[in-house]
Amino acid sequence: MAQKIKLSTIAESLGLSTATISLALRDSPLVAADTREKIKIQARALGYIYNRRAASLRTSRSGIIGVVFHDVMNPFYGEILKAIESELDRSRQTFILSNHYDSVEKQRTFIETLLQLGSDGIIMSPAIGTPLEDMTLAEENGMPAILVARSMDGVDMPTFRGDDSYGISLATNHLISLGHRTIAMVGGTDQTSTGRDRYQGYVNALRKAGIEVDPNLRIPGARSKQGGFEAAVNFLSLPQKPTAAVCWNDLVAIGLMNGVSRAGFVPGKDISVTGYDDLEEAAIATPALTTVSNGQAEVGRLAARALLDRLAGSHEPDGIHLIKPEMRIRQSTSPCVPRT
Amino acid sequence: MAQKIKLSTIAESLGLSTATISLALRDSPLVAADTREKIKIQARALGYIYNRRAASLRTSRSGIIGVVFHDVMNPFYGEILKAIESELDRSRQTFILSNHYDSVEKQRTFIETLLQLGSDGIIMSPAIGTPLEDMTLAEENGMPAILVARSMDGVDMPTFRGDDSYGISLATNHLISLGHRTIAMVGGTDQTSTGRDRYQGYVNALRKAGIEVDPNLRIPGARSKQGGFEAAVNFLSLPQKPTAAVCWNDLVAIGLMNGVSRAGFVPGKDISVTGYDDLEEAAIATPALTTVSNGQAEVGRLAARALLDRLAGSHEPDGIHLIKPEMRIRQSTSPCVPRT
DNA sequence: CTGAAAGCGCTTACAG
DNA sequence: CTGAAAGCGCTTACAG
Repeated sequence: MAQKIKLSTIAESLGLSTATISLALRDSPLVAADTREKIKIQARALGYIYNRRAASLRTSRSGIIGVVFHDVMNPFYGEILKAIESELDRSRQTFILSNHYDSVEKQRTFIETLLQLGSDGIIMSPAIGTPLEDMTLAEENGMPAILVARSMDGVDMPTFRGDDSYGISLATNHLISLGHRTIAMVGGTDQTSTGRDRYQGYVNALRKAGIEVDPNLRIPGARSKQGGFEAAVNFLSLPQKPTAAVCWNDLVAIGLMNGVSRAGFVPGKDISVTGYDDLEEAAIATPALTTVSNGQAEVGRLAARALLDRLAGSHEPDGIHLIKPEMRIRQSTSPCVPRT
Repeated sequence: MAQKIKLSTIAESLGLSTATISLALRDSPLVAADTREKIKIQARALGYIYNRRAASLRTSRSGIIGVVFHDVMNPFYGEILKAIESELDRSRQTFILSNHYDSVEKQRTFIETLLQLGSDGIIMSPAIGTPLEDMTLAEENGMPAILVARSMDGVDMPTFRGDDSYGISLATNHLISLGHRTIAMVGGTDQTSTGRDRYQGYVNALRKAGIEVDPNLRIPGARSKQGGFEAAVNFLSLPQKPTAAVCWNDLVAIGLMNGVSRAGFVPGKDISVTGYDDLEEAAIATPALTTVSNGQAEVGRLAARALLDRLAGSHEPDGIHLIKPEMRIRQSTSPCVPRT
């Protein structure tokens, strides 16, 4: 590699000062148009690379946004990330990603790294068990935070997520309208707001329909395809013989469908299954999955937008912004057939 | 937020110099052990946050590694990323991720951003059509590059990927040994080394077995579940009535299985299907997918290791490092049954 | 074992 | 419209 080109290199080669070069490269009207043009040409010719660290040290703006989720390999977060990515791209912000895998330490290490790098803000879906001081660590050090997908009690930072309780009631009501009465709830955990809200929504929908709620019909825990697949055994051996399952998310639903079909049942006919999230693959699962859209693209877009607006000075009101879910009826649900 | 704590704040509060503080916080033996201890306690008490930008401006090491792939939502890249992540984690390096979606411009913008941020290195799976000068842009500016998954002709940077030609021949031979003679190849593109090598491996295996190669049995293009799903129609309408499909990857295979089962065929019985990559979900697909392990974890780990070693000064030899694939036989393949 | 001073490459008042 | 100078917060020779 050749010798490092910096502002002063360009300045000397043109007989100008670094101040002028700096302003010109950032299109400042303070510099005459033709001087600006000449400078830009020279910068390109010399292969100048802007040193963001130096600039950021001076301006205390880094152009970096941190994003921390449970796990991007989960397409639910992947779809949110994609929306964030495209929103940040057009504002020429770079994002730094970390999975926390629900480890509070990994999450804190990441927040500290972001602070060290002078990150301009953070978008996070907090790990299970995150203490309040970790939530405020960012803000207290001048780094605005936005929450997505999960909310936390006692925290009033701006939060964007779906209306879980309402969404799951849509799925439950759909099954009830098909004649199902023994409906299991599969997957999810009470340790997240999402898990609690969805279970509550399911319970409420059953009650409203006058169906007795049997807590043994809840098979909690599963959050992945693998988890749903393994839950099939428990589901099929329930003495109440449920004819339908409301699943915590699409991954669990797809895993469950695979599991019950291994056992010789036909999902969508013998057993009705609903998912949650409407992932891209829900539509091409076999059978195509009846599910609830959860607005991942919307969540990501709005969260990124809110953060960028805040960085630009406008202060969006805090609090939870709920995105309205919608039912997507496909082939994995059908009128109730009693199990034999 | 309180007033910014910096080295000089700590120095003044203890009546020491910033040099001593700086050394102590980095555990230098040049500072007396008890002074070091006292300094660390004070730093924590004051809530000191290390300013990496300032340090990096001085040392020209940033602790940042760039990673650019086609798309992390593809679990193949997701699994590689996960291995890179855990390898970088233990060296306390932060990674910055970007998807290029096979857009050469998006990839170049990202490389330039990394250079501006002073990234220490880059791990990339180059976009289709990447020009040579983009490949060398990083190295010429002092940022070492490592390739994964895809190699590029005429580029002798260190590259880590599976032995595609050998791997696909394992799958093809497996089908041949089950009595299949009319075997289609579904998915992939000639625009990547992976696509070319896998098609070539399939052709070679057929030839070696004395089976005539029919170019019309190739249905190229698909690279996702959606793609495989859509390819099912073409596959089923081939006049040669293939009894088996060698798929370009697991996603295509799973999509294809969904597609053929929508059409009333039973994958794994009527139609044998092989995948490639052995993604986590291959084992829980229905039927469980026969596939070829492609060593994503190994690829990611070795690539990260190689980059870290290079940053530490040792110069790993350039050139392609091939990871040996292995056959994983499951339920999606069975002895040939002629199609009616 | 500790300190004074220079410098990494920018940007930003301030002068002119 | 352009320049001289200070300073962002570190680290690193160099002195003592």
